[in-house]
Amino acid sequence: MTTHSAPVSTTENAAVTGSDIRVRFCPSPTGTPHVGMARTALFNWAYARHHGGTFVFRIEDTDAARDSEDSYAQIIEALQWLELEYDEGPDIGGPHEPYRQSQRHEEHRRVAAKLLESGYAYESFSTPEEVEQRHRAAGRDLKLGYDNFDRELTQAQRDEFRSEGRESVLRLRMPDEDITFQDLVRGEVTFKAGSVPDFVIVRGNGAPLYTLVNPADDAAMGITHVIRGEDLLSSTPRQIALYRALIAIGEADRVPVFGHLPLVLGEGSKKLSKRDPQSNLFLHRDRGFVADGMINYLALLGWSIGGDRDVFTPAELIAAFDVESVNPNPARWDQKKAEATNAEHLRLMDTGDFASQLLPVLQDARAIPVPTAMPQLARLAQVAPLVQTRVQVLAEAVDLVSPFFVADEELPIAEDARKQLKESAGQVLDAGIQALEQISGTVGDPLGGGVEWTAERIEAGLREAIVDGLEMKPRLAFGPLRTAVSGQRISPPLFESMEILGKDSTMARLRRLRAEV
RNA sequence: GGCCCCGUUGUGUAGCGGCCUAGCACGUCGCCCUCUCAAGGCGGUAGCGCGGGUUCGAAUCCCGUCGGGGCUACCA
Repeated sequence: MTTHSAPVSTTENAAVTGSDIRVRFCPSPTGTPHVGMARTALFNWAYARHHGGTFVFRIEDTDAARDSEDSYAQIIEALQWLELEYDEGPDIGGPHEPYRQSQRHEEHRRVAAKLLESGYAYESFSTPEEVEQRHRAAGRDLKLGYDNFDRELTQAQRDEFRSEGRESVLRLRMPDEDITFQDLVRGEVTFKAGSVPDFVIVRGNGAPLYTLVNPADDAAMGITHVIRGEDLLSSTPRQIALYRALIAIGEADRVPVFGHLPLVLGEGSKKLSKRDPQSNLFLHRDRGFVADGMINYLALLGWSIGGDRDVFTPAELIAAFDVESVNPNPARWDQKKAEATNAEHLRLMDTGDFASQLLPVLQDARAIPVPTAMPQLARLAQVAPLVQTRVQVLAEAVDLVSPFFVADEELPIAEDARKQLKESAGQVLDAGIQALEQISGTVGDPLGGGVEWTAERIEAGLREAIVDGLEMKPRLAFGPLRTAVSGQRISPPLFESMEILGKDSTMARLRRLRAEV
């Protein structure tokens, strides 16, 4: 058996461009989708689409203890929600099937055997305790990690260990030289020789590890650009060493180009953890982020479309995106900015789209009858433009919209709204009722004589009766009416609301509150 | 500890040696508009971590320093 290190090559990753570009998104199905994960998927997708390349989706389920089918389904759901369409993947197939790592173990074992046979990998019998003991005996820092002890084991020694019933792991022999690569977002990065110990690629029980399987699958799938989080930056020299070995044994034809995206931080400066609710992609979706809004904000985490603008559509993102212009600074998740960005997209939508996005949210909140019939849908279409500029996330629309879908006698009057009613409330309501009585609630005559019950007429009538008639400030004049009609202190514009409600309903609500004050 | 990454207002960024009296957005504060709340308009607030160089000139280049972060598993 030979005992040499992987060769060095300077032309190992000749530039790949345009439609030859192949990137991948390869999450482990553990837990619920994370915003950082979504951002990684987004940048890979945008990079592929910008260059006309291929976006591969692969599942790295090599950790049976933590992986779950549930999580796998959620990742697919997340990609679908954001409309990050992939060209190859576990559920749609492709030329490099299978796309679930757990189904590729035959292949992994074959590659591992070849690595061992060729001397790039070797069997290691040391236990962590033994490594520590040797460090201690030599007066070395315990944190040094594995000491490459088993590198030079003779066949006789290996046989002896085996006869003692010891299990061996497979380790890759790290080359004894600096490893330098050009990172797409950080420029040249060098890891000094000797700073990375030989690492395990196959467990004692024969199960291959991420360290082997990730590069091996990337190689098998012809991945040209690896775009991932900065947390993986320090495993890059190991992977490059492995790629070089794979090239030498004919299992890879290139070392991919790497690009490490900045981390997404939470409040303070710690990495946004899975335990942090803000990291949960679906929590944002369920509060009423729309896909375009989420994508826009996610893209802002480390990238910008230009100096004077930060609202853009996915199509504009694709047109402008390049990993090389990603900023290496870590980015903090800013909930306010995220919601403001979402609000921009809500306002950008045409009213019909906005209404249809709103519908399921209202249904989930039971703010609209389910199933929802035509007349209610028609009413929603009328109400939608009134709330479109008033919410940042869809869920905020529930309180504004629900008064339009309850029976007059069941309209809840909020406590805070009731409390702010002044002495004059009864007087105001009386005047309002009287003024509105004058306006016809019918649709107007069929020959086109005009509708009387319009926001404009309502406003004119009420202003005359209350603002002028009672000499009250508008602010005071309309408060009680708003509370009567919406049950709340804050509502969509009053006169438009009355118009949509219709005269009967409006009058009933006014009289009902009048009776209570 | 070691290795590696990062450092522009509170947050995200623009900036690529003179266009910087540092721009934009969110936030925040104030004003206007106004039936509430928004939206919209106008204005204020606040920043190049620090110290040395290089240069006629530095936020931009170099070095050091300090600070933050990641990794350091038979997890991914």
